[in-house]
Amino acid sequence: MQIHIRAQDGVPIYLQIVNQIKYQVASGRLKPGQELPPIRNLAETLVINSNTVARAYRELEQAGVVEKRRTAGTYVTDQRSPLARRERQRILIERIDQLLAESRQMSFELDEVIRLLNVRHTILQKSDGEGTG
Amino acid sequence: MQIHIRAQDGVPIYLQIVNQIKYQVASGRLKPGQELPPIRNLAETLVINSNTVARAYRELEQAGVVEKRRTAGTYVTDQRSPLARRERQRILIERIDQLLAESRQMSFELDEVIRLLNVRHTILQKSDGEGTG
DNA sequence: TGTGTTGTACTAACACAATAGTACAAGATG
DNA sequence: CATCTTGTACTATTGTGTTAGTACAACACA
Repeated sequence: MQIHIRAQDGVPIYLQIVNQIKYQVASGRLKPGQELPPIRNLAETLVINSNTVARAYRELEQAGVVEKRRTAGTYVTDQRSPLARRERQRILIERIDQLLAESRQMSFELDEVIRLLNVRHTILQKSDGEGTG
Repeated sequence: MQIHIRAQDGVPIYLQIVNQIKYQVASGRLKPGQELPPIRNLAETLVINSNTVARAYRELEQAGVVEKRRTAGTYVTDQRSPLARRERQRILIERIDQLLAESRQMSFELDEVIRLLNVRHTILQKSDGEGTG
């Protein structure tokens, strides 16, 4: 499994791990049921403390991305399962509520928010595919 | 001007001030051109340090909600001005980009995000108007 | 031009989040 | 049952964000 840590980056190490694993699961590079490296291994590879990896795994479990089987390792959750989907939706709704609260504070109408959402989606998708094929 | 600070609340004092002033501007309770209390006054009223209020005002200026005229006080920006609108839109776009990035990580389609946005908007608006008339 | 009021700048104290160090608990495996 | 490997728990250290203390700079206004 490929993880890259940037010390300069203001983003906490454990979050960099979380994000990259999330991304790899979403993109299909990590598949359901696949085992993640043990905490100690990954920590050694990245030359960081085991506890930092442990924290990342804990967050990933909370987010429903992985499951831990106490002494038998950490595995990628099947994202297609209804339970996993429910969990992801719950998180998405939190974000959406935040966005709505903020746009209301800034006196934006729902229509405008949705319009911008479409615009940005198109733009981001375009600039996204350029490098990766 | 009415501001209420909760010490227990995990939210930093300066952010509580920012949020409440933003809200009062959005709701029309603070009108364009209206002068905010001087930093020292508000600090004394809330029994906090002047610097904390100064920081709140700085953030509000950054967000385009108020304008500071060096030694002449702090005033509510005219939100209807094109410049102010542009500024608010810039901030909204940042939030939207974050939401899109996250929903992509969680493998949600744009349609689903927009659908939930509509649903949550309806729900939040309903529970919102109940108390305020 | 002197005085008062405005926001600013710099530093310190404190709290908390992030990370590391180390010891522990529990199940797999022979 | 002994041992290895898994994740966990607790504590210490370090860095950063929040707040406070205090001194400063700039403009209004008499």
